[in-house]
Amino acid sequence: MIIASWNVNSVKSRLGHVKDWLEQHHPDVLMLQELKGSEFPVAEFTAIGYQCEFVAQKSYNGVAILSRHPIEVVSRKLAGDATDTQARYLETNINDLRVINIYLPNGNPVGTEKFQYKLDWMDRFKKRLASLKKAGIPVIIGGDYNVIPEDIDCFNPKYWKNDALFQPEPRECYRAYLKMGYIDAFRHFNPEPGQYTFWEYFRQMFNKNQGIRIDHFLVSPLLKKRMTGCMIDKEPRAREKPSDHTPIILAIK
DNA sequence: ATGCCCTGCTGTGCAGGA
Repeated sequence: MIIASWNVNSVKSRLGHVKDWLEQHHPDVLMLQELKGSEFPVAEFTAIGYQCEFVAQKSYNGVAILSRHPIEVVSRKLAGDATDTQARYLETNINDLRVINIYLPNGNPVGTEKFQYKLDWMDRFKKRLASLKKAGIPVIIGGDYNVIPEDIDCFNPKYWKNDALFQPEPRECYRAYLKMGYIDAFRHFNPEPGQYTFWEYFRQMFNKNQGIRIDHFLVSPLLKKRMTGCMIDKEPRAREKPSDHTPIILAIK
């Protein structure tokens, strides 16, 4: 089973890219983040064999799961704050797996209520992970985590030192997820530095491979032996009018 | 030290992204 995740930076602007990629790779599941708008082009995807579930809002955020297998929605929001209306979470069952798509808050600038929202969101998510672990549910969480886990996950730590993605608190919280037993699938298979999922649009960052690794798959320890690979596909980032992120792909047997 | 570039919105410059 092939499961992919891609922050598309507007599904409307990237519709052609996404359809091309689906027809090229035929993944079983594709998680999308940053839909950026209330509308979602369901018919465009059902026409090429993908069922859709999505959570959207005006202008910002938004997550969707496309699947060749039936999708059963478990939750459209992250528990723990009834006042949180941002479209960042979609939890589903697909085949025998709990499949969760997250768009974790960016948190910039540091020291504002946005940064606090990120920390609160990460804490709420930690509680969800603990609950799933306790229930013995095999789970795959893909998405844009907006966290640079280690120094080797960016081209230059000094460049990122004041950014919310690189602060000690979110990084520590991400490591707490790992300490609970969840596996960073990409790092599990690929120990080398210099492998990224995001490059800023400006200053020729992609051409110089000056990026960061912030799109991740966390996988239940229950599924460790079923993982057969995890890779980043840089090809879509090299195209005309790309998203600033590129897909990450997980294989599970 | 800052902006670079890109997107949505009913905008005509913002806010937000990372």
